[in-house]
Amino acid sequence: MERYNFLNIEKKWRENKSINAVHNNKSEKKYYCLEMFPYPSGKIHMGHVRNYTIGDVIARYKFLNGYNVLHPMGWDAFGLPAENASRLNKLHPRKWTEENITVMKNQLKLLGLSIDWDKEISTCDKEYYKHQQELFIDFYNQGLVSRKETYVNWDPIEKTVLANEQVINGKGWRSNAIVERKKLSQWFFNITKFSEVLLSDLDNLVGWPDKVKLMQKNWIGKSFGCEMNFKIDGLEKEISVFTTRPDTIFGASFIALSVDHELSKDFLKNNEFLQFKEKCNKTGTTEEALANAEKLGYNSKLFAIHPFIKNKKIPVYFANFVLLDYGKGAIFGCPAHDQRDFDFAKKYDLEIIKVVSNGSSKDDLKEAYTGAGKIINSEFLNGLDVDQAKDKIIIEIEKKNLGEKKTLFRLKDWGISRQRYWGCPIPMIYLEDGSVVPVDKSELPIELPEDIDLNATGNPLETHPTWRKTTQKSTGKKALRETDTLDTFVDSSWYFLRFCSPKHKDSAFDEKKINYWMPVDQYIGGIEHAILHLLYSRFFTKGIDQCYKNLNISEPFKNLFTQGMVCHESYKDKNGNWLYPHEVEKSNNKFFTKKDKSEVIVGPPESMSKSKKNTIDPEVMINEYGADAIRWFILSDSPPEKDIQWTDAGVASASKFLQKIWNLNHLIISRKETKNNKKEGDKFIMGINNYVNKINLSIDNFRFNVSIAYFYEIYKYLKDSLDLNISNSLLKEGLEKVMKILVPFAPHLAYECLEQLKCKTTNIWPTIDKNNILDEIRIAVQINGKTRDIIEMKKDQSESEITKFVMKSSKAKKYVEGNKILKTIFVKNRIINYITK
RNA sequence: GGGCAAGUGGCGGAAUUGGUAUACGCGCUGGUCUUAGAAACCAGUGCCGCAAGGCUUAAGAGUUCGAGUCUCUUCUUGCCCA
Repeated sequence: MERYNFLNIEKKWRENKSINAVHNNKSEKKYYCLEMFPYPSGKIHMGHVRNYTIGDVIARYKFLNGYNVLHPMGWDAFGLPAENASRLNKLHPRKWTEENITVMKNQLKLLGLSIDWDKEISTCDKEYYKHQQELFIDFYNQGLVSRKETYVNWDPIEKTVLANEQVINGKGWRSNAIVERKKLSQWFFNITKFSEVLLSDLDNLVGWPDKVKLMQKNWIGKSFGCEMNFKIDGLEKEISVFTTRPDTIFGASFIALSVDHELSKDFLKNNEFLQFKEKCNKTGTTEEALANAEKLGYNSKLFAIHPFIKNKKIPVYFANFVLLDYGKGAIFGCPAHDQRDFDFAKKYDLEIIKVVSNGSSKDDLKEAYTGAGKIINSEFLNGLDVDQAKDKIIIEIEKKNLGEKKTLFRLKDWGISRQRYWGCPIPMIYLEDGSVVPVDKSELPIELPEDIDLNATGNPLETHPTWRKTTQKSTGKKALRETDTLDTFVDSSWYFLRFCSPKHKDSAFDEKKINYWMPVDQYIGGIEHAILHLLYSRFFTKGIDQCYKNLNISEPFKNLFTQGMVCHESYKDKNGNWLYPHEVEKSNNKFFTKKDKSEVIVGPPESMSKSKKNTIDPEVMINEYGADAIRWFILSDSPPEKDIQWTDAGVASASKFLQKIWNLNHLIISRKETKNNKKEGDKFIMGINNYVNKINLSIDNFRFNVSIAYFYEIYKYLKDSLDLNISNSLLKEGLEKVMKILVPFAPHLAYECLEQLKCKTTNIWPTIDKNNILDEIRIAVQINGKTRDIIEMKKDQSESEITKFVMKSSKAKKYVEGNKILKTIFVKNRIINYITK
């Protein structure tokens, strides 16, 4: 007998298209299985292997069960790394990206994935981004796009805008210059128009993990509060503040304004203020940076009049921790019950008045008290709980016309302008009269120029000699193009729609196809996209639904699965340099370098990353063990939602087991026909059916590690059956069922075995009669809740039959003898429990 | 600081959702085969105990005939938000 030659056999089945394209069932039942498409960074990594293997199991399983399956793949191909690589290698971003796609596509094919490559798309392809520009204009016409001034991270040396990840410890990643905040006019999607529905529709997503829904809910961050106005002493102006804690109004001891607040205009000639403002601009833009920064203020010398306490005036400050885009850019500070206000008050020696009782009689606080309690020191609010006080004070505020109740969302509009070359151009033009309008749709796509120099400073689209210059089609007026490109999150916010009709020319998609395929039945990807990508995709789906009257879509992903990461130990030599796993060897439970045999320091398993060199190259592994073994291992060792640790021993054992299956298949095929004992034969088939049922359940529940464990049991079961009086043709019948359910996990091996078994119905999942499942049951016999014996019985035996058996021939008998049975608890097919005295 | 998960052998993990705790794999131990090693195959493997038996799901309490699973307290770890 030959050893299983995975190289030849995997190649053979890889080239068999009828096996690998799972899309062509002529069925009414559709199933859209989608994994998050990759960024073409160079090579696939183990995270991809895990993601796409999980997806492939589902896609194949549904196909074999008769569904019409859509299982496409594409490339999230715009993005910053292409520009960086291009600067290093003098390779055009397009060229670099296309080369990476070629490499990665071949690697994915090695894995034996049932992907319909005819539907491949790439977001940097003008046939894709043309339609994205159309959608942008559609959104613009629907009022879902706006232009606003916001702050960006500005690198003063590179003279460029930096992405958040390019700011390291407040400095530019290349120039090392201190990053400044600079105001730029930018494009936004008005995602906040959908805040309410994005929040409430989460309740309909029953197929999403609660964890992800909760993260989205917190991100959208709906809160109630109120807006209220403070009069300024001696001025005709008012300050409108927003607060979620109106109940603490009697503890207000100052007003804090953003440096960009309207009132700041009166201070623009004041040098001290300008210096303060500049200082504020040097603290980062993230909420976290603001929270951690030292609280700084500039005293305006103005006083606001407290609306509820007679003759009380409180100072007005400009402060670095108040942002213009949150609420109104103004707050009242209640130091006793907000930590930031507390820090600020301590620094500037402001009053700290307790208005919520923390149970302690002492008046001085070491930190702000933000918990629940009864209201004190607050006139008509005294004695109320926080929530009651909120309701009451808002009524008072509205009665006195000081302000009104407001719902506030934490969610902000989505800034989509990027000052980058390698992205989708925004199809807007600037006319000489200052107006900004969309280009005519007939001019799309607005293509990226190819002749650019990424080593020059500034944005290549802006510095390009001719690209900007254009005319408005309808009027012939001179115009300049927008030089910002779209955030790459836009590209991935609708690709799942394009997959439904990837070659459709006239518009972004064929509406009939969308109505057939959408929503995605199963979406699979990493938890790191739990918030932004998924939220943006939900927004886009709702936006598109609003633009296209014939469409009926509201949520993109019916079921969501987030898989865990692939981890590996990390290794360092004695000098502290990271080492790749293939540079070290194990001996006596210690690790040494292969080079000079010096001892290696082993770090704990962590997510694979290039910087720590704890990566394993999937292609190397596939060449060594075969794709089936890699798939097998990555499914077997941990539940798919948890992190998995890559181990050599694990892959080796996967490979050995597949070899055993091959051997067993060969053994059964080459055996002579034997006589069949009907009783044993029937029982054998029932046992196989039992396992088919278990595999069905474990796949349905995404318990692939459990599926794999069952295959080990099935192997043992088949092997033990060889010694029974079961005819070989019946064994083959059972084996055939096993090979069919093996297909989603190890497709190459399973199809080869099925071919050798001369199976005629390869692509049909075995159906099982629920009445034809093994009916021998093990029942636990308990005395006073302690298990004393386990008895094998036929299914569905009654309490009295079991008791008869127990009292006659069970080990448990002796625990009952001489005692009275007071009560019996009986659960059919599971347990019988005698309560004795 | 707030929110959410999770904690089961030497390790990865299973447990039909309140009903046989430790499936399956790795590792380890012994054996068969072999000149030897590897591979393969067979057997064993939670802890205490010669055994009968007792104990065991981070720790402690509670509900229950029965708790890994439910409730409370504590500890630890991870993730998200700040």
